Amino acid sequence: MNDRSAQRMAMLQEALASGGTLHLRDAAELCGVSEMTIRRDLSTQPSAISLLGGRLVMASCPGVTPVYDLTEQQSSHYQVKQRLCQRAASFIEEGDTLFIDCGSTLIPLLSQLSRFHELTVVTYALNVANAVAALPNVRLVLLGGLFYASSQSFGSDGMGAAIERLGINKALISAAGVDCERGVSCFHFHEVGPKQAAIATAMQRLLIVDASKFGVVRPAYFASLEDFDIVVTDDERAPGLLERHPLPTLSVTLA
Amino acid sequence: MNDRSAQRMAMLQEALASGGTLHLRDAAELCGVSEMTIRRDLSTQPSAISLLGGRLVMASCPGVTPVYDLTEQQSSHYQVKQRLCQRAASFIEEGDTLFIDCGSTLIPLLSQLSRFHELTVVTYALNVANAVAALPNVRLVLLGGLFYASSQSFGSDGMGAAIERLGINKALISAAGVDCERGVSCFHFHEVGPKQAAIATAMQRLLIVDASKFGVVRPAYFASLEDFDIVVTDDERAPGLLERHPLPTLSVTLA
DNA sequence: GGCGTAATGTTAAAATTATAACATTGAGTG
DNA sequence: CACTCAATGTTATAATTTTAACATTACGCC
Repeated sequence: MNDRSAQRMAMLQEALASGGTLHLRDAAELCGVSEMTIRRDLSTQPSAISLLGGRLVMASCPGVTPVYDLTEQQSSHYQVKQRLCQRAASFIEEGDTLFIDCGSTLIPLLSQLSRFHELTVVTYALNVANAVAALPNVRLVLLGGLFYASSQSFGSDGMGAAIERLGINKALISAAGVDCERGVSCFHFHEVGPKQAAIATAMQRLLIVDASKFGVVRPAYFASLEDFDIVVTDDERAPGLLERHPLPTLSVTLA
Repeated sequence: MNDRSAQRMAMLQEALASGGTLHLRDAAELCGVSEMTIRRDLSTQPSAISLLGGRLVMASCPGVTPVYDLTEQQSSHYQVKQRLCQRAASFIEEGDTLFIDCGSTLIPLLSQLSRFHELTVVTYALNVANAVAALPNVRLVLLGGLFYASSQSFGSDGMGAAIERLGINKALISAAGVDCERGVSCFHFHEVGPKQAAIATAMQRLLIVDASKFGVVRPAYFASLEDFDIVVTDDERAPGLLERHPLPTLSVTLA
């Protein structure tokens, strides 16, 4: 980790900032060093730039880890979330207006929306908006405001009211913590307004959480379990959930 | 362009939707075909997926052409825009609250914002928001609404009013057409409201346009040249501009 | 100035990926 | 049922990228 090395990385970072790729050959020329040096820089210094088949690429998309391998991802929590979302998607119907919550849980759901003819998605999360923007069949409504990087979402005073003015059919909510007695919680306070508004206005309310969230409490409560019509989760041992909330008041769906 | 081929592409698109890369080997296995077939699919069908050193990658970032080569880009209009933005950036000061217009013109500007200590960026464009979201030193305010894919931006009734409630320092506006007599125009009508509001409320108004826009008229007029304090452009022959608007009423800056 | 070390450059071999040519399969048609 | 053609698979070869080992340069220090 050299001083010049860092300088070169910064230079390349800037060159790649607006997206695209840069051939190792060109990168070397740009910095006035050999290709080997660029290689060493990249392998030595931790950065958002990675080398893919002789080309430098950067994940300029926020909320997305640089360039990771999907196969790795599938081994961690990704498969669980994908299963949850598959199940959650089965509740979606043609023409629905969906509220999609922020976080990473519901991201795999979005690619499944392409099989519908017409949908509307309402969200306040940048990563959700990005995924939906790529779908030509889905109308996207993004609720803006001040950006909170930690949750890749926006917050503003009037957001709750704005949500309630929309005709939201189904609210798909995720959470960072679910406690059967204390309720459902998330990390950030600015998420409380939109979540509650969506729950209040939607005709059907789904909570999508993987089993690791059960028994966990986070700083901001935003609902109790009874507020949801359907809970989609992946572990039948979700502690005490079925016993406390027998069907049909609360339908628990195991993905 | 086969039916099955399209199906495979959709499958891969889905797998890559949440970002990341997929090895050609894994993609072939996933689809149950040979690697060669995947290769052929990718080269035959137009899609957002591209093959980079044996790995499939997708530009999940909207507003960004799949995976293009920076060297190509630099040869076309990219260098011009980069120069324009460099010049435009010289007007930015520490602590500014900037309104950044939609379009591709101002994208190269955003990577230059990292050298400031503290800034606020107000925008209604998704691609701008994505670029800014990656900058830890810039506060981001996104004005939401219904998404218009063609301009990667949002539109809503109240947006103009919302903009005027913000303390915007400098408005950086781009345009699709500039005619010295008829005024400044853009393609989409939903852009008119935010642009006009930003011009109305900002303390300093910059128009950033490359020379190819001069003498061109687009469907939606939103301002006249006199509304701007500074015009940043790249061609001194920008027809009749200097003659009609001598300094200091309108300062024309050549990048 | 001579020495030592870190950074960089060069080269050759190994691994991987891309391309092209040809073989095989398989569904539709007369 | 044989024929045809498009789709897919296989193989060999070419091009490229990656890795490792070693040569060179540059800079600080005694």
